[in-house]
Amino acid sequence: MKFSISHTDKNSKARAGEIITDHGVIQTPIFMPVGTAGTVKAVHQRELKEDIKAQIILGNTYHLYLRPGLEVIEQAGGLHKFNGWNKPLLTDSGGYQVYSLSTQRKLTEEGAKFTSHIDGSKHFFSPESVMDIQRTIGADIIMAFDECTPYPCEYDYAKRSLDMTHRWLKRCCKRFDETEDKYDYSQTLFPIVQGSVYKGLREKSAEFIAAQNREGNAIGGLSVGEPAEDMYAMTEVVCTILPADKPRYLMGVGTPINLLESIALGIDMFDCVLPTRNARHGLLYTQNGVINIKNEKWKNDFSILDENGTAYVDKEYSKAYLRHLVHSQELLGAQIASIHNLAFYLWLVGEARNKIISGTFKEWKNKMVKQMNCRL
RNA sequence: GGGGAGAUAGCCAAGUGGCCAACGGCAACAGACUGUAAAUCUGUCCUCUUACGAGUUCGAAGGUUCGAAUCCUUCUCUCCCCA
Repeated sequence: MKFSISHTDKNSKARAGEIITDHGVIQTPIFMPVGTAGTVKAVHQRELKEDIKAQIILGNTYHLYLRPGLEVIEQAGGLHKFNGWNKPLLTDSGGYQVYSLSTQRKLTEEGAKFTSHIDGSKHFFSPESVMDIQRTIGADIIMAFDECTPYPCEYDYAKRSLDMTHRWLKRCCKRFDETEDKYDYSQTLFPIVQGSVYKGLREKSAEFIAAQNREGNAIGGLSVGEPAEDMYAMTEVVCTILPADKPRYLMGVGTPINLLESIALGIDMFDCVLPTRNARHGLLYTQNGVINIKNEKWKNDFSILDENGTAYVDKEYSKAYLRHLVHSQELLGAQIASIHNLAFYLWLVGEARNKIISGTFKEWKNKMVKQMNCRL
């Protein structure tokens, strides 16, 4: 993997760059659609490429390990071949499931015991096994196994957790470096900064993570319920410490406004389930704010979905029709809304990139934040 | 013509003397969702009120009772079976 920055913004910490992987180039800042189970829910790969213009998507170690299982993925020749996505892929490590499935897992220094949410079977994840699993899944970028702490989180717990995540990271790096690429392209490992909302812990973690000298770095444990100001504050602190010449990935973020504010702080990569999950629930993101397409006021509104939209669905379908589809729980509703939201997210980061390059990012960002901060 | 069953809020449906403004489901209306256990979850849902609370309901009318959706009488309507 190679990363290069072509432009930096004078009025903020925003940068425009390129990540080069064996599966292609990623222009940053970038948003990565979440494809947990090897699919971005309700969206076809062809639509991801041609209409949404996704450059990289996610998969999830925990979910893919449970189903279909490693044997299937290995036989397929890796996740790219299995799901037909021949562009860059990133897998999350299961660290988020340590948080989201906290009721069915037990953490120890050695690793995490999970009770499968699918069939109740018992499984054990260690930093080493998670590296092996991600080697087999074969994403271009793989993530360290960490503990994503909840919010709120006591300082003492956050500190102990952080220390363990750091020890886990050493084990992840060791195992990763001892093992080889399983397929005919290279993989890279990103470590993850933790530390909850404590500035001191975040600084300490960022320094530790930077010292591992990997090809890119991630910030985790945010957007788990803390106020947005805390999230920005932590992001800002960490970004000043993480090396500027490597991509910074803010995990699990966020709303369109979160993206723009974080880009201004020096973030290059994002992923989030909001555009896809909320699409399925009828929420559409636009340049002028959020639309709840299920609301009665759209019942007889036959205007096109989004006059500023870049996706074909934006011009093809009316608000009234999408309202009908979502109301009726028709699959096409989820599909249209997901395509719209993802296309919007990709447009947003692409436009941010253009503005950084043209030197007008800050003003544009402020205007967009103001504009998007309402409900339609 | 004879026999039987039934009418409960937008729909389905429980309730068969007080704990009933009336279980539950659906629909409707609104909200939540941030490295996806999510096509999920939450709230509202007779009228007025932000709420407290007040008012009017269980086919219609009348009656019994301290008290009725629940008991009695008459009426209206619906469904089923037999001729």
